[in-house]
Order: sequence, then structure tokens, then C-alpha cells
Amino acid sequence: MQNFLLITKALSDENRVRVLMALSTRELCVCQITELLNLAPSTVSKHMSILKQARLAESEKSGKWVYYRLADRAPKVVQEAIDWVKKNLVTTTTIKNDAKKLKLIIKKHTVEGCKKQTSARVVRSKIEVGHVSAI
Amino acid sequence: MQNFLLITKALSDENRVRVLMALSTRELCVCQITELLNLAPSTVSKHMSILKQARLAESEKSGKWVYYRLADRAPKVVQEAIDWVKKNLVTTTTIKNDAKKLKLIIKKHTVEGCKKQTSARVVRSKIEVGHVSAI
DNA sequence: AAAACAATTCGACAATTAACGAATCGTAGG
DNA sequence: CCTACGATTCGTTAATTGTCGAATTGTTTT
Repeated sequence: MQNFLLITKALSDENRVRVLMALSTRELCVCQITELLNLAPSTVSKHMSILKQARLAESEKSGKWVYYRLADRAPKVVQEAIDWVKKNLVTTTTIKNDAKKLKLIIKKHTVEGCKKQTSARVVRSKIEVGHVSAI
Repeated sequence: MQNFLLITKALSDENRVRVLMALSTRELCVCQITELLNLAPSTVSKHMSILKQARLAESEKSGKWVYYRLADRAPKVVQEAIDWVKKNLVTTTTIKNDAKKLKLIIKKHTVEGCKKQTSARVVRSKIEVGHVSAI
């Protein structure tokens, strides 16, 4: 019951479901999510920890960055929740607008890095799915 | 998106999911739910209005009583949410304990009515699914 | 070594929400 | 009619939650 409520509570905030939908396209680092949602980094970090606790999202550190992605190999409850969310939100204007905005953000980050930095990791993430712990 | 969040917010409270699970067995009047959850009637009423707004539950007035039941013929999002909840909570101890307690409550109410009253409606609900607006 | 930067943690504050009791509405029975 | 009762609404309070900025941690770059 407690795990179940972790999931539903995580899904009961608009910003968090927007993140989940964004992650359904590809993995993202915190600064990209921050830019998408227009929130303070600390706020985004909190949201991500809630998604992680519910096991809806996973994270992986790579140098200075922390990349988040949708849960894989998570319990069935979680997977079904994710599928339900995806299925019912892909068509909404909010999510479609986010998708557009996200493309620009990713393009920008690919060129400039998170702010002014260029990272091989960011560039490479376009062509490979796997992750490396160090560049 | 707003409708979606009505659903997830409704599901993010333990008492409300307990009610949903109780309703998956049979329809219930507010006083029965109140007894199950051990909350003030006004609190239960609020919870039920939240479930109704999310379209997870429906209500029907019958004399002095208001009966709630799980949504039927609701949008697919809602149906899928209900199925997901049911599937993942039937085995939990909280819900199983509720089921036990509910049996006693129903038995009691069948004999004595909500408090001291006997209602034909309550007795009849055991054998018929349909509802009548007046006894 | 120092500076820059991404992310997290922490403390404070504002907004939301769960809970209750009192008051109200509607129905049923004396 | 009037009383009793189930349910809802309303106003209040307590608890929870979302948000931010400041401070901190860890990593990379200069």
C-alpha cells in the first residue's frame, strides 16, 4: 500500500508527469528538465527524488551531470502506471508543447552544453543508448 | 491534463483508495464508508466528492441514503485506472482487513439499518443490481 | 590550487489539502 | 408539523507539499 501511494502521489503533480512524459522520449539531465519546466534546480531535484522513490525514474551520474530516464525492469505496478500515463497524455497539448520545447533544448545543449560547456557525453547520447560512467 | 490530474490526485490518498477497493465489492452508502474508515461523515463526504469529480465513483440517492459505486461506462482512462488499482491492491493486508470489516458492517446494517433503522433498500441491494429512486 | 558548474540538501515560506465540528438541506417517520 | 437522521456545505485548524534561495558536495577545467 505504501509503495502504491508513492506512485500515485508522484503522479499527482503536473510538473512530475510532464517530466515523465519528457523522459519517455529520451533520457535527460537535470539542467534540461529545469529548463523545460522553468523551475529552480533545487525544485527539480526534489521532484526527481520523488519520482525515483516511486521507482518511476532511474538516475545515473555521468561526470558533473545526472541523467534521468524512465524506469526499466521496474515492478509491474510501476510499468503499468507508466504505460497508463503515456497512453493517456501523449495527445494532450501540454505534452505536445513540451515535446517541441524539448527538441530546442536538446539541440541547444548539444551545441553549447548545459550552459557554456560542451560535453562529449551529451553529444554522444544521440547515437547510443548505453551509458558510460566516465568520459 | 486537468482531468488526468483529477484522477491521480484522487488516487493519492490512502482513505480514498480504500473506499474504491471497498466499492469494488459492492455499492455502499456514506454511513457504511464512514464506519469503515472511522472518519467524520463530513470528511467522507468530501472524499467522495473528490472521487466523483475524478469520475472514479458514481452516486445515487435513495431516500435518506446516498449510495456510491465504482464508475461504470466511464472514460477509458478512468476504467484503466480502476483496473490498475484493483489489480495491485487486492492482495494487500490493508484491503483484506477492510474486506473483513466490511462484511461485519454490512451484516450489521442489513439487520439494524444505518444506525437503528431498517431499510428495504439495504436488504434488497443484496439481490438486485438495479436501483430504484423510491422505495 | 582555485574557479566554475551541475546537482543536492537544508531551512523558510506560501499554497494546498485533510480533518473536524457546526450549521444546513432533504427525506422519513412519529 | 415536528423530530430524527443521513448527507452535504462551510469555516477553521493542522498537516502536507511545492517552491525558492543559500549553503554544500562533487566534478571538471583553468
